[in-house]
Amino acid sequence: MSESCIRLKADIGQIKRCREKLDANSKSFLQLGEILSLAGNEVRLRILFLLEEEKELCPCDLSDILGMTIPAVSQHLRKLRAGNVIEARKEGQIIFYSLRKQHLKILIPFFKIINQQNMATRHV
Amino acid sequence: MSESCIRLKADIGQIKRCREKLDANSKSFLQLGEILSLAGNEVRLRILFLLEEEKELCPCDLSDILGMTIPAVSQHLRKLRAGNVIEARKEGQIIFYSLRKQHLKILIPFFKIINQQNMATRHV
DNA sequence: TATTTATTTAAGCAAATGCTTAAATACAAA
DNA sequence: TTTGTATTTAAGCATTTGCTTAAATAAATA
Repeated sequence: MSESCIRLKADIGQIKRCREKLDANSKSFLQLGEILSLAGNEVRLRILFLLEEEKELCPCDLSDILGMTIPAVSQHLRKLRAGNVIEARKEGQIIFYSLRKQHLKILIPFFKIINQQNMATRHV
Repeated sequence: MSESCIRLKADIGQIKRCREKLDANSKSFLQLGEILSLAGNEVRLRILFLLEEEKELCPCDLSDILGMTIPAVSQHLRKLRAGNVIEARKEGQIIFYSLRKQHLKILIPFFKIINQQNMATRHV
């Protein structure tokens, strides 16, 4: 691992402190990393944004809006659901998806950024 | 595309409105999506967190702290740099990486969440 | 009951990701 | 100028990702 650089200058205390910080937060990195990787896909980011704006949408609507296949949308929804970011409500044969409260704290800043950037570019 | 579901119930107005919102924000989705996908990798999330805490670190330190190969670290740093999330400062043969101000607004909430969760789990 | 509609699941595949090892660069010091 | 140190780059490879198409479920309707 650390065979290829020797460093007389390395701050041993700093290294140790950093390792401890990572250890103490390992769970956070796992959880937050998962949500960010879910939101870090443009299609899924669009889906999340749309769910925030419209409260709930079905796979069919999303397929229409995003201009992509229903199975493609469905597979993104499955991932978001597995990550507890969205939830499903069944009404007859239609399934409505919506954002879960649980992780909304992380997502809301993203929506703010998106809307702010839109405001910023609108009056150029 | 939308061949497989017909929907008598579809709200045409809603579909149109959603498409327009996506169009208006297409640049945001691209830019934010890129940063989120960068931060959505556990190793890179750790690197970003460490840079926030320590101001600057070299690949060699990061390799030591993260317990991974220098080339592996270097390739993550390259991605972060290409995304304008971090910048490099050269001091002799050592290269110090640090967070760029430009995208800090997006990252800071992440660091807060990480630190808050640590606080929350500490007194259980 | 048979058929249509909305959705999911599965299999297949090309592209992207993230590591490994080895070679190349850049700077420092002997 | 030669040697050593820090870093990057490149090539190779296994895994993951995200689509496609086709088949399977589930509910509504004829």
